[in-house]
Amino acid sequence: MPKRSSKDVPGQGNAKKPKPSGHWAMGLLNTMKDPKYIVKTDDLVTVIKDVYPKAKFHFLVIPKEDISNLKAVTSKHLDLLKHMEKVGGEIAGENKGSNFKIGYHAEPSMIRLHLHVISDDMDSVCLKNKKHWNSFTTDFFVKSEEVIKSLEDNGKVVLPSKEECKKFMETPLKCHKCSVIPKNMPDLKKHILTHLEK
DNA sequence: GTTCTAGAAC
DNA sequence: GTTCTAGAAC
Repeated sequence: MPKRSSKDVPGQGNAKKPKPSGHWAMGLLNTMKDPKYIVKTDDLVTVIKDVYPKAKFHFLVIPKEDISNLKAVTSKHLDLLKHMEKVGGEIAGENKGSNFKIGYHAEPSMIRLHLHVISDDMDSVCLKNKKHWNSFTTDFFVKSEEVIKSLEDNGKVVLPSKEECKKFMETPLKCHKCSVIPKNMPDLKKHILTHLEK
């Protein structure tokens, strides 16, 4: 039996309703139109800077086609996903001196498929809590190449379950570059500075 | 996604 | 008393 949510509206069957355009989950669609954040575009994608970057460099490659998330991705999108990864690799290549990770969040908060292209320093004032950290340093972060492989092998994108995602987010803090276990977020943020190039 | 803040942790 | 985390936001 499905759990009843406080958002359920009696007598309306609780069909999926589109979110109002002012809702925070629609934020990416607005940012895509803001020249201040647009890095580049082509026929298929828009590349923007993340409004709240979680590292020194943090870009998002977003398809112009209205694809809400990975669950809506099918084999017909294979070429698009390959193109997104290629564009992401190009953006990364334009910022030599940093190593990049290119992938998707298993359970994104924002509407519209978006590929993260993020430098691995994780040094940013916007990275504030455990959820931020674990969303990029555990398997909650699914590499683009794995998403593409999954689509090729299975005809759809196989993702971690809701329970697995919850476990990823509850993973104790750990440095992504060494074996250090920080005691809390401020400690972790200080520690990662020791891995920066001098 | 972020902001705010109560109460836990120190 | 201050720092830090984690859950609500109508």
